[in-house]
Amino acid sequence: MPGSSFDLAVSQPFSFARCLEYMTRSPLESLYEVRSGSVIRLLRAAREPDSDCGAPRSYLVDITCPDDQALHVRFLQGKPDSDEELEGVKRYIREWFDLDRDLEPWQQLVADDPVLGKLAAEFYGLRLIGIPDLYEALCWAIAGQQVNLPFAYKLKARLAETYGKSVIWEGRRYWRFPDPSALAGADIAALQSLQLTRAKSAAIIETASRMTSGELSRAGLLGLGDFASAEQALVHIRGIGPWTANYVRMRCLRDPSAFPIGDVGLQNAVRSQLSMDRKPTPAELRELFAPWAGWEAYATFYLWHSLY
DNA sequence: ATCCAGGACTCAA
DNA sequence: TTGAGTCATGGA
Repeated sequence: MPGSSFDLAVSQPFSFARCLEYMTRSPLESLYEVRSGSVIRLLRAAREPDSDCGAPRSYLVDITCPDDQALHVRFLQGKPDSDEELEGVKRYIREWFDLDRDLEPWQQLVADDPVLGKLAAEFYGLRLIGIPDLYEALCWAIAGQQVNLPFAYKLKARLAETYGKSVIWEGRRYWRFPDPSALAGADIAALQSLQLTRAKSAAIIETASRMTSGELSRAGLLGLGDFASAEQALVHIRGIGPWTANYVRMRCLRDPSAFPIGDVGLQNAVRSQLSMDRKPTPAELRELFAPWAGWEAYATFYLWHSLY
Protein backbone atom coordinates (compact mmCIF):
# COMPACT_ATOMS: atom_id res chain seq x y z
CA MET A 1 0.00 0.00 0.00
CA PRO A 2 1.39 3.43 -0.90
CA GLY A 3 2.60 5.57 1.96
CA SER A 4 1.70 9.11 2.84
CA SER A 5 4.66 10.64 1.05
CA PHE A 6 7.20 9.91 -1.62
CA ASP A 7 10.14 11.48 -3.42
CA LEU A 8 10.66 12.20 -7.08
CA ALA A 9 14.23 12.51 -8.27
CA VAL A 10 15.00 15.44 -10.54
CA SER A 11 17.70 15.84 -13.12
CA GLN A 12 19.97 18.85 -13.15
CA PRO A 13 19.74 21.67 -13.75
CA PHE A 14 16.68 22.11 -11.59
CA SER A 15 15.68 24.97 -9.34
CA PHE A 16 12.53 24.57 -7.32
CA ALA A 17 12.82 28.17 -6.17
CA ARG A 18 12.74 29.45 -9.74
CA CYS A 19 9.74 27.28 -10.50
CA LEU A 20 7.90 28.62 -7.47
CA GLU A 21 8.87 32.12 -8.47
CA TYR A 22 7.13 31.64 -11.80
CA MET A 23 4.14 30.08 -10.09
CA THR A 24 3.63 33.07 -7.82
CA ARG A 25 3.39 35.51 -10.69
CA SER A 26 -0.31 36.07 -10.08
CA PRO A 27 -2.04 36.42 -6.73
CA LEU A 28 -5.22 35.39 -8.55
CA GLU A 29 -4.12 31.82 -9.19
CA SER A 30 -6.94 29.57 -8.01
CA LEU A 31 -5.69 26.04 -8.64
CA TYR A 32 -2.72 25.87 -6.33
CA GLU A 33 -1.26 27.70 -3.39
CA VAL A 34 2.40 28.60 -3.18
CA ARG A 35 3.76 29.03 0.31
CA SER A 36 7.34 29.61 1.27
CA GLY A 37 9.13 26.69 -0.31
CA SER A 38 6.09 24.58 -1.05
CA VAL A 39 3.08 24.21 -3.34
CA ILE A 40 -0.25 22.78 -2.34
CA ARG A 41 -2.65 21.49 -4.95
CA LEU A 42 -5.70 19.29 -5.22
CA LEU A 43 -5.26 16.48 -7.73
CA ARG A 44 -7.79 14.18 -9.28
CA ALA A 45 -7.36 10.45 -8.93
CA ALA A 46 -6.01 9.01 -12.13
CA ARG A 47 -8.68 6.36 -12.34
CA GLU A 48 -11.57 7.12 -14.65
CA PRO A 49 -14.78 7.86 -12.79
CA ASP A 50 -16.82 5.31 -14.70
CA SER A 51 -16.12 2.59 -12.20
CA ASP A 52 -19.39 3.33 -10.51
CA CYS A 53 -17.84 4.33 -7.21
CA GLY A 54 -19.16 7.87 -7.29
CA ALA A 55 -17.15 10.97 -8.04
CA PRO A 56 -13.46 10.54 -8.72
CA ARG A 57 -11.50 11.00 -5.57
CA SER A 58 -9.09 13.82 -4.89
CA TYR A 59 -5.71 14.09 -3.24
CA LEU A 60 -4.45 17.25 -1.63
CA VAL A 61 -0.68 17.21 -2.00
CA ASP A 62 2.08 19.38 -0.66
CA ILE A 63 5.30 19.55 -2.65
CA THR A 64 8.64 20.72 -1.33
CA CYS A 65 12.18 20.39 -2.57
CA PRO A 66 14.69 21.23 0.11
CA ASP A 67 17.85 20.44 -1.85
CA ASP A 68 16.88 20.66 -5.55
CA GLN A 69 17.73 16.96 -5.81
CA ALA A 70 14.27 15.49 -5.37
CA LEU A 71 10.71 16.68 -4.95
CA HIS A 72 9.15 15.61 -1.69
CA VAL A 73 5.43 14.98 -2.07
CA ARG A 74 3.15 14.60 0.94
CA PHE A 75 -0.52 13.69 0.93
CA LEU A 76 -2.30 16.16 3.16
CA GLN A 77 -5.76 14.79 2.51
CA GLY A 78 -6.78 11.66 0.65
CA LYS A 79 -4.29 9.06 -0.46
CA PRO A 80 -3.94 6.63 -3.36
CA ASP A 81 -5.15 3.20 -2.40
CA SER A 82 -3.25 1.40 -5.11
CA ASP A 83 0.14 1.57 -6.77
CA GLU A 84 -1.61 2.37 -10.02
CA GLU A 85 -3.16 5.51 -8.60
CA LEU A 86 0.11 6.46 -6.98
CA GLU A 87 1.75 6.20 -10.37
CA GLY A 88 -0.88 8.57 -11.71
CA VAL A 89 0.07 11.16 -9.13
CA LYS A 90 3.75 10.76 -9.89
CA ARG A 91 3.10 11.06 -13.60
CA TYR A 92 1.09 14.26 -13.07
CA ILE A 93 3.81 15.90 -11.02
CA ARG A 94 6.54 14.89 -13.43
CA GLU A 95 4.54 16.47 -16.23
CA TRP A 96 3.73 19.54 -14.19
CA PHE A 97 7.37 20.36 -13.50
CA ASP A 98 8.74 18.91 -16.74
CA LEU A 99 10.98 16.58 -14.77
CA ASP A 100 11.68 14.29 -17.69
CA ARG A 101 13.32 17.01 -19.75
CA ASP A 102 17.07 17.13 -20.04
CA LEU A 103 17.85 20.83 -19.79
CA GLU A 104 21.56 20.55 -20.47
CA PRO A 105 21.18 20.99 -24.25
CA TRP A 106 19.05 24.05 -23.65
CA GLN A 107 21.58 25.60 -21.31
CA GLN A 108 24.38 24.97 -23.77
CA LEU A 109 22.36 26.28 -26.69
CA VAL A 110 21.65 29.65 -25.11
CA ALA A 111 24.65 30.05 -22.80
CA ASP A 112 26.25 32.66 -25.04
CA ASP A 113 23.12 33.88 -26.73
CA PRO A 114 22.87 37.67 -26.86
CA VAL A 115 19.18 37.61 -25.98
CA LEU A 116 18.60 34.48 -23.91
CA GLY A 117 22.02 34.07 -22.33
CA LYS A 118 21.23 36.50 -19.57
CA LEU A 119 17.78 35.04 -18.94
CA ALA A 120 19.06 31.47 -18.95
CA ALA A 121 21.58 32.41 -16.28
CA GLU A 122 19.12 34.43 -14.25
CA PHE A 123 16.47 31.68 -14.39
CA TYR A 124 18.91 28.78 -14.22
CA GLY A 125 17.01 25.60 -13.45
CA LEU A 126 13.58 27.00 -14.22
CA ARG A 127 11.38 24.35 -15.79
CA LEU A 128 8.54 25.02 -18.19
CA ILE A 129 5.67 24.69 -15.76
CA GLY A 130 3.02 22.63 -17.50
CA ILE A 131 -0.70 22.04 -17.41
CA PRO A 132 -0.90 18.23 -17.56
CA ASP A 133 -4.68 18.12 -17.74
CA LEU A 134 -5.77 18.68 -21.35
CA TYR A 135 -9.16 20.14 -20.53
CA GLU A 136 -7.71 22.56 -18.03
CA ALA A 137 -5.04 23.59 -20.53
CA LEU A 138 -7.60 24.15 -23.26
CA CYS A 139 -9.94 26.14 -21.05
CA TRP A 140 -7.13 28.23 -19.63
CA ALA A 141 -5.94 29.06 -23.12
CA ILE A 142 -9.42 29.75 -24.47
CA ALA A 143 -10.31 31.92 -21.49
CA GLY A 144 -7.05 33.81 -21.92
CA GLN A 145 -7.61 34.72 -25.53
CA GLN A 146 -7.34 38.46 -26.04
CA VAL A 147 -7.84 39.42 -22.41
CA ASN A 148 -5.33 40.58 -19.86
CA LEU A 149 -3.87 38.00 -17.52
CA PRO A 150 -5.56 39.11 -14.31
CA PHE A 151 -8.94 38.81 -15.99
CA ALA A 152 -8.01 35.41 -17.41
CA TYR A 153 -7.22 34.24 -13.87
CA LYS A 154 -10.60 35.46 -12.71
CA LEU A 155 -12.34 33.54 -15.47
CA LYS A 156 -10.44 30.39 -14.59
CA ALA A 157 -11.34 30.77 -10.93
CA ARG A 158 -15.01 31.20 -11.77
CA LEU A 159 -14.98 28.06 -13.89
CA ALA A 160 -13.28 26.13 -11.11
CA GLU A 161 -15.51 27.44 -8.36
CA THR A 162 -18.69 26.94 -10.36
CA TYR A 163 -18.07 23.52 -11.87
CA GLY A 164 -15.08 22.05 -10.02
CA LYS A 165 -14.59 20.12 -6.82
CA SER A 166 -12.89 21.30 -3.68
CA VAL A 167 -11.75 20.22 -0.27
CA ILE A 168 -11.05 22.21 2.86
CA TRP A 169 -7.80 21.78 4.72
CA GLU A 170 -6.73 23.80 7.73
CA GLY A 171 -9.47 26.28 7.08
CA ARG A 172 -8.57 26.92 3.43
CA ARG A 173 -10.44 25.68 0.37
CA TYR A 174 -8.57 24.06 -2.49
CA TRP A 175 -10.19 23.80 -5.92
CA ARG A 176 -9.72 21.34 -8.72
CA PHE A 177 -10.43 22.34 -12.29
CA PRO A 178 -13.66 20.68 -13.47
CA ASP A 179 -13.68 17.51 -15.52
CA PRO A 180 -15.04 17.85 -19.05
CA SER A 181 -18.12 15.91 -17.97
CA ALA A 182 -19.06 18.79 -15.67
CA LEU A 183 -19.25 21.19 -18.60
CA ALA A 184 -20.27 19.00 -21.51
CA GLY A 185 -23.93 19.65 -20.82
CA ALA A 186 -23.65 23.28 -19.77
CA ASP A 187 -25.41 25.91 -21.81
CA ILE A 188 -23.73 28.88 -23.33
CA ALA A 189 -25.68 31.40 -21.32
CA ALA A 190 -24.45 29.90 -18.07
CA LEU A 191 -20.84 30.40 -19.09
CA GLN A 192 -21.54 33.85 -20.46
CA SER A 193 -22.77 34.81 -17.02
CA LEU A 194 -19.23 34.13 -15.83
CA GLN A 195 -18.16 36.87 -18.26
CA LEU A 196 -16.86 34.54 -20.90
CA THR A 197 -17.75 35.64 -24.41
CA ARG A 198 -20.24 33.63 -26.41
CA ALA A 199 -17.51 32.22 -28.63
CA LYS A 200 -15.35 31.19 -25.69
CA SER A 201 -18.32 29.65 -23.93
CA ALA A 202 -19.17 27.63 -27.01
CA ALA A 203 -15.57 26.45 -27.40
CA ILE A 204 -15.32 25.40 -23.76
CA ILE A 205 -18.53 23.39 -24.06
CA GLU A 206 -17.58 21.92 -27.42
CA THR A 207 -14.20 20.69 -26.20
CA ALA A 208 -15.85 19.27 -23.08
CA SER A 209 -18.27 17.39 -25.24
CA ARG A 210 -15.55 16.00 -27.47
CA MET A 211 -13.49 14.94 -24.50
CA THR A 212 -16.43 13.29 -22.80
CA SER A 213 -17.17 11.29 -25.90
CA GLY A 214 -13.55 10.24 -26.13
CA GLU A 215 -13.13 11.90 -29.51
CA LEU A 216 -10.59 14.30 -28.01
CA SER A 217 -7.96 13.29 -25.48
CA ARG A 218 -4.37 14.00 -24.60
CA ALA A 219 -3.36 10.44 -25.40
CA GLY A 220 -5.19 10.64 -28.67
CA LEU A 221 -3.44 13.84 -29.68
CA LEU A 222 -0.06 12.43 -28.74
CA GLY A 223 -0.93 9.25 -30.58
CA LEU A 224 -1.26 11.12 -33.85
CA GLY A 225 2.47 10.75 -34.15
CA ASP A 226 3.66 14.32 -34.45
CA PHE A 227 2.76 17.60 -32.86
CA ALA A 228 1.79 19.22 -36.15
CA SER A 229 -0.99 16.67 -36.52
CA ALA A 230 -2.12 17.37 -32.97
CA GLU A 231 -2.19 21.07 -33.74
CA GLN A 232 -4.21 20.46 -36.85
CA ALA A 233 -6.72 18.38 -34.91
CA LEU A 234 -7.07 21.14 -32.33
CA VAL A 235 -7.36 23.98 -34.79
CA HIS A 236 -10.28 22.47 -36.60
CA ILE A 237 -12.33 22.88 -33.43
CA ARG A 238 -14.16 26.20 -33.59
CA GLY A 239 -12.69 28.68 -31.15
CA ILE A 240 -9.26 27.09 -31.14
CA GLY A 241 -6.81 28.94 -33.35
CA PRO A 242 -3.08 28.64 -33.89
CA TRP A 243 -2.19 30.47 -30.70
CA THR A 244 -4.33 28.23 -28.49
CA ALA A 245 -3.16 25.08 -30.25
CA ASN A 246 0.49 26.00 -29.82
CA TYR A 247 -0.15 27.00 -26.25
CA VAL A 248 -1.52 23.53 -25.59
CA ARG A 249 1.37 21.92 -27.46
CA MET A 250 3.70 23.85 -25.22
CA ARG A 251 2.12 23.44 -21.81
CA CYS A 252 0.17 20.22 -22.05
CA LEU A 253 1.54 18.08 -24.85
CA ARG A 254 5.06 19.06 -23.82
CA ASP A 255 6.33 19.88 -27.28
CA PRO A 256 9.59 21.81 -26.77
CA SER A 257 9.32 23.28 -30.25
CA ALA A 258 5.83 24.70 -29.80
CA PHE A 259 5.81 28.36 -30.74
CA PRO A 260 2.78 30.53 -29.95
CA ILE A 261 4.02 33.26 -32.25
CA GLY A 262 0.94 35.42 -32.02
CA ASP A 263 1.29 35.72 -28.25
CA VAL A 264 1.22 39.35 -27.22
CA GLY A 265 3.10 38.59 -24.02
CA LEU A 266 5.89 37.03 -26.05
CA GLN A 267 5.89 40.02 -28.38
CA ASN A 268 6.11 42.44 -25.50
CA ALA A 269 8.89 40.46 -23.88
CA VAL A 270 10.93 40.49 -27.08
CA ARG A 271 10.26 44.16 -27.52
CA SER A 272 11.53 44.79 -24.02
CA GLN A 273 14.57 42.52 -24.25
CA LEU A 274 15.66 44.05 -27.57
CA SER A 275 14.72 47.59 -26.55
CA MET A 276 12.48 47.94 -29.56
CA ASP A 277 10.08 50.85 -29.90
CA ARG A 278 7.35 48.54 -31.21
CA LYS A 279 6.30 44.93 -31.07
CA PRO A 280 8.17 42.58 -33.41
CA THR A 281 6.43 41.32 -36.54
CA PRO A 282 5.87 37.59 -37.02
CA ALA A 283 8.73 37.51 -39.52
CA GLU A 284 11.06 39.18 -37.04
CA LEU A 285 10.05 36.71 -34.35
CA ARG A 286 10.75 33.77 -36.63
CA GLU A 287 14.15 35.14 -37.46
CA LEU A 288 14.95 35.81 -33.82
CA PHE A 289 13.86 32.32 -32.80
CA ALA A 290 15.70 30.52 -35.62
CA PRO A 291 18.83 29.80 -33.54
CA TRP A 292 16.67 28.24 -30.83
CA ALA A 293 15.02 25.71 -33.13
CA GLY A 294 13.71 22.79 -31.14
CA TRP A 295 13.51 24.88 -27.96
CA GLU A 296 11.00 27.55 -28.96
CA ALA A 297 8.72 26.63 -26.09
CA TYR A 298 11.44 27.13 -23.50
CA ALA A 299 12.55 30.34 -25.17
CA THR A 300 8.97 31.59 -25.04
CA PHE A 301 8.59 30.55 -21.42
CA TYR A 302 11.78 32.27 -20.32
CA LEU A 303 10.79 35.39 -22.23
CA TRP A 304 7.40 35.37 -20.54
CA HIS A 305 9.08 35.09 -17.19
CA SER A 306 11.31 38.05 -18.01
CA LEU A 307 8.21 40.24 -17.93
CA TYR A 308 7.73 39.65 -14.20
C1' DA B 1 -13.69 57.85 -24.42
C1' DT B 2 -9.87 55.23 -25.94
C1' DC B 3 -6.55 51.68 -25.94
C1' DC B 4 -4.84 47.32 -24.65
C1' DA B 5 -4.95 42.43 -23.45
C1' DG B 6 -0.65 35.57 -23.37
C1' DG B 7 -6.99 35.78 -30.28
C1' DA B 8 -10.32 33.73 -33.65
C1' DC B 9 -12.85 34.15 -37.77
C1' DT B 10 -13.83 35.60 -42.47
C1' DC B 11 -12.55 37.04 -46.76
C1' DA B 12 -9.52 38.84 -50.15
C1' DA B 13 -5.16 38.92 -52.73
C1' DT C 1 0.70 32.22 -46.41
C1' DT C 2 -0.26 37.07 -45.17
C1' DG C 3 -3.05 41.07 -44.16
C1' DA C 4 -7.17 44.03 -43.05
C1' DG C 5 -11.61 44.22 -40.92
C1' DT C 6 -14.76 42.48 -37.36
C1' DC C 7 -16.19 40.56 -32.99
C1' DA C 8 -15.96 40.44 -28.02
C1' DT C 9 -15.18 41.79 -22.94
C1' DG C 10 -13.13 43.87 -18.87
C1' DG C 11 -9.63 46.87 -16.98
C1' DA C 12 -6.71 50.99 -16.90
